[in-house]
Amino acid sequence: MKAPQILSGFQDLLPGDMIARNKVMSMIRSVFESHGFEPIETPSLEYYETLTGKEGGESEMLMYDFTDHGDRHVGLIYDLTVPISRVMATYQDIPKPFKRYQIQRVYRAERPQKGRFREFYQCDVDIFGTASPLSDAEIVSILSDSLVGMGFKDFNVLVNHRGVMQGIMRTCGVPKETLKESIVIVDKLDKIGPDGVARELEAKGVPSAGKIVEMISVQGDAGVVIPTLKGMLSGDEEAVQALDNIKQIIELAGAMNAKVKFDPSLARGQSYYTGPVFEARLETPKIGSVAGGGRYDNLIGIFSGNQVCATGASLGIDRIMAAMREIGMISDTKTIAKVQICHFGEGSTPLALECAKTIRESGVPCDLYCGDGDIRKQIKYASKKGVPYIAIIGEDEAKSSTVLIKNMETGEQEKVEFSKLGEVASQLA
RNA sequence: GUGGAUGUAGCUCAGUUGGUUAGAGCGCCAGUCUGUGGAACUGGAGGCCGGGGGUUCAAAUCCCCUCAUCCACCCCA
Repeated sequence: MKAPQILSGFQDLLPGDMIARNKVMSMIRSVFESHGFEPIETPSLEYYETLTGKEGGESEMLMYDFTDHGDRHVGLIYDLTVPISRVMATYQDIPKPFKRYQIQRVYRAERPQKGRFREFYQCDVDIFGTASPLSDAEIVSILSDSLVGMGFKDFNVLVNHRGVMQGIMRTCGVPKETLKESIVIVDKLDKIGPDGVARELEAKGVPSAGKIVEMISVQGDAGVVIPTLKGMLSGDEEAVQALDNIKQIIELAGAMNAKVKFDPSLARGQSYYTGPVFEARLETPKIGSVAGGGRYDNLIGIFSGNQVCATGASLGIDRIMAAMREIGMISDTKTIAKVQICHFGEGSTPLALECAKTIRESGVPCDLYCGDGDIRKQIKYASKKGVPYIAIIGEDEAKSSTVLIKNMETGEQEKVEFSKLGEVASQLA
């Protein structure tokens, strides 16, 4: 019998994977909720027309779509932004600003590659219904807090503004036709360096590539960098306003203790961003971008016709987990159980059941061995699963109302009176 | 969508210039050890050598096609 193969780009999450993932997700959740964001969930399947929205084009390429048994043309969600737009159009009485987070699987029919799947979790956090810089600052702050909450220390939340990027392009005389590609190139600054950017820009025939590189390479404290750029872009009203906006966001986020930094080279690919854009980058380990977002004031309204301002970000759970694994922030625990009860011999079952109950009541996850195997087999099983402690209950223990607690790592074992089991068990958690 | 690579056991891979019944390690199952795991030993299951076509007396091996997977680009989480 040949084992059926798994679809490319999809993955099995075995206990070890799920335990780590659940841990990361619950940390993220608790940060989000501590900031007052509400959880929501929406269907994985939507009408195809809903998902293509009014823009169509690009989204069709990466979407899984098919006809269901009722002959409806449906598609799997490929992000959480389109569904939330539908929700905002449907439930217009939701009090605004509306702060919600949503962690769900989404699907993209793209070619998979390292760290990128066709089915993956997306974790979105957004604020709807306000254009206040405070809302942008709150998103920046929550990205920062989330990473801190997960235990990262060396990272930055980078902030830029589309107005700044466009101002730079305008000032340098980049024509409209090459604007989009130029921005994509500029965004690669940290990957290919200033020379690389200049080279690629020149290859595209972009004028004054050197000047662009000079402007986007400005680094340092926002208090210095922003005035510098303001000087360079003084002729561009929109860019100057954008810089003021960034200044406010950075100050507000900074006041909330966010690790925030202005980076004029940050672009973010999504064309729907209308204002500030964000990106969280890990420096240690050097994984790069683990979250991205920005303000998108024109997207949410596509289903209702009313403009609904929005700002938010999306965390890449898989990349975050990869990073945590790399620097040993996640232990590779393969089991939830802290104790496994091994029982055998005459009259041991009733005591085993009592023990399981007691240990569970003391709040410790306890696995009662439920196969038939001798003591050796049961211990082997515990060992293989990586359960840290076992409780041995045989004939002798049953007679004397005791339990043998064994530490699987050290091999030490201790005889415990059943009456004291609860107390001892709670130490094992 | 573009470019590159690879398909042999559940997994990682050997398999010589084409030559009999295709191998190893790990894993899996069973057994030895009869109240103590990670070990050892013994035995066992498991492969149309990705699929199709061609060359040849003879193909896992050479040629063509196809499918699948992986990596990079594009784009993004």
